Amino acid sequence: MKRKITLKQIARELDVSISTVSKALRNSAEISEDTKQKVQAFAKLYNYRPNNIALSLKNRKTNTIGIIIPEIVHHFFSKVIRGVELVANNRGYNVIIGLSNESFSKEVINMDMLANGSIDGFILSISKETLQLQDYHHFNETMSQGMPIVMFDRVVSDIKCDKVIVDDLNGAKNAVKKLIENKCKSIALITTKDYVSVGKLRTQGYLEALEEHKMTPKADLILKIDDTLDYKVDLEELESEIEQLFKSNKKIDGVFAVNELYALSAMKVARKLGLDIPNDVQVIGFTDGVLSKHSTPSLTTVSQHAQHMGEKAADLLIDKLENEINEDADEEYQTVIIATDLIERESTK
Amino acid sequence: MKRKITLKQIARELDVSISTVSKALRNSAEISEDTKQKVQAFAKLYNYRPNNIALSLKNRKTNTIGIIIPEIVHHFFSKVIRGVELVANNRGYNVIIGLSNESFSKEVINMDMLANGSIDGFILSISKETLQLQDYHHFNETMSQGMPIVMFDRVVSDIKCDKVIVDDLNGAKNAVKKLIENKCKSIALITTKDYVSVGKLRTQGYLEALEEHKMTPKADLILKIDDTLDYKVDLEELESEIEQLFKSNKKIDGVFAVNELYALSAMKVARKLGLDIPNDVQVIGFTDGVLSKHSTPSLTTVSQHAQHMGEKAADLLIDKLENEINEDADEEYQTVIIATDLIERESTK
DNA sequence: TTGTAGGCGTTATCAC
DNA sequence: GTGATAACGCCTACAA
Repeated sequence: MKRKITLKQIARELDVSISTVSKALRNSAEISEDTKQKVQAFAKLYNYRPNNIALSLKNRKTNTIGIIIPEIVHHFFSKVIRGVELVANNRGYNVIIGLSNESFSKEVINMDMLANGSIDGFILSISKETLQLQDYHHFNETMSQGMPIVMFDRVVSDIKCDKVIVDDLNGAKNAVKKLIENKCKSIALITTKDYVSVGKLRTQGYLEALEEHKMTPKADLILKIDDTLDYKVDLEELESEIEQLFKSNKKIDGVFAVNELYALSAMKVARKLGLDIPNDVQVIGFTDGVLSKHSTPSLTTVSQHAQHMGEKAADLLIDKLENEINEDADEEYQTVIIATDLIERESTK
Repeated sequence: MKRKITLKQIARELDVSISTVSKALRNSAEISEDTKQKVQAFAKLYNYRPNNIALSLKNRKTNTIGIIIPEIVHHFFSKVIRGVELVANNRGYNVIIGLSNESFSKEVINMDMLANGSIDGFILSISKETLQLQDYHHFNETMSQGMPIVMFDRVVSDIKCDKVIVDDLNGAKNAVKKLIENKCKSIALITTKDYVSVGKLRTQGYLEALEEHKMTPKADLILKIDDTLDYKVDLEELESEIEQLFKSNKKIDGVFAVNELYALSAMKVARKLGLDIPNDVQVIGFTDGVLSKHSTPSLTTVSQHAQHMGEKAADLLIDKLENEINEDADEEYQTVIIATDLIERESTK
């Protein structure tokens, strides 16, 4: 077992100084061709690579991005990671992940762990618990120590940092408009409680779409699911709530659900009640997961371009990292809004 | 913007030496209560945290695990990551990810990047291209530099390292046995080309199950899909191949597919051909993804316990890292086999 | 009880 | 053209 070779070892072997070796390897003009050749050959032979950790210490720059997400077993988040990773690698950065598991304390601990020198900046999406508690001190502290943060998807306006968000409002609005255009008269909304910002915005989109078409929102057409900390939704419970919705409102001919699972459950319940999709009820979901694509009937859905969000977030962060020259010069933060697309499949006409 | 505080700064502020501060913070008996109090209070006030990078350099230990997977937008792999992360964090490690994207060169580059001091060891699953090329030099080189590797799921016997694998053979065997017990007489297999080790083993399980029940495998019941480097399978192509299978073999009453997507496609094609599931054809898939659970009918499948694999892999790796005391003493490697479970749902009787 | 010095691996500056 | 030295932040053996 040969340990990784260092400059010091090369220097000893070739009987030159460490700094000569260092310079030779960086092809410095100061060093004679002869020495350079010798050193470079030797380095190649032993497959020398500078130690990242030493470089990080010296440069006070790790070239590593920390990404904190609530959950990784989730298409949206894993696609975002893929986007981040893609851009990061292209620009010479590594990605280190932390999972908050939707928990406030895990989010804090994880950020703490990484903030102590392991990374140069964060890309993150806020956990549900944090959103509920509205305790954002860890974000502000991190930033006040000069570590930039880019938030995506689940963000809050209180925090001043770069953000990448989905155009939830218009995504939802367009989806509901589509249902209206398709002659739906009684459109149900299946959404989450309001503290999840995206749920709130999608709900708003639903309301605005109705309004624009002079339709009056009816409270009994709106179902708000409480999936608080419990990201593993209880399917039975969910379906029974949806069943209540359908039963207490027999005229429902359209459903807009703020995520894939709610939409699928709605389809399942509808079928169970003898309704045909899309002839009796048309359904649209939100998110670009696998379920939508492979369900029967396949689900019309609002695509969020998750990977693109990740790419954009990574670019924003790295731009900021590499422009630290002008330090706290222009403290201007951007919010990039990613447009959605409606992907039409079999669940709508 | 206040930069992170260091020992040096604390020392200067309190007018003591750096080592005094260091010792005081570690509650050394050498230091007077007085000084300790003073230092600790100051450190707390300024929220001092030792710099990870400096520690890594000093200890030649990063407390970071590198994980290289072919693809992150994939339930199996993201569950594995979740398992790794869980154990790693509990044991004081961070996780850094690299995506090979099923490409040999990206696998090599990513490992290279991380191996230069960024991490203490690897957990990885081999990319398809690497498996095809059978070029494993990068694994061996990494290990010969004293960096341990734990492989999971996609492994090769040529490489000597710890491994965590699914009991693919018996998983498949039990699935096919189930079909046989359920009176299927003509069981089709939808699998991948043989260079993917797991595909090969699952195929073998299928054959052994038939054999044990004195059923003769028929070549025209076996469909081998070529999903080479193209992890985004062409659905149309896939379905048309499966349709051929069904058409050229009208007696098929059972299907065992080596993954979720093949199974779902088989169900879709069967339905299209007017066959009822599970009455005319029973279907079993492999993997514990979301598709199986939410498809209609829901899919009976072989669960691999991906998260558990991740946990096990992390434990193996960290055990090895923390037992480096006896260095290359006992060069014994373990292969942990994770048993599968058959999750019965609606696609079988 | 406190401080000094050396080293982890690298690079930059400056002296020879 | 080459090498010694300092520094990044931390820890620790040893000296005072």
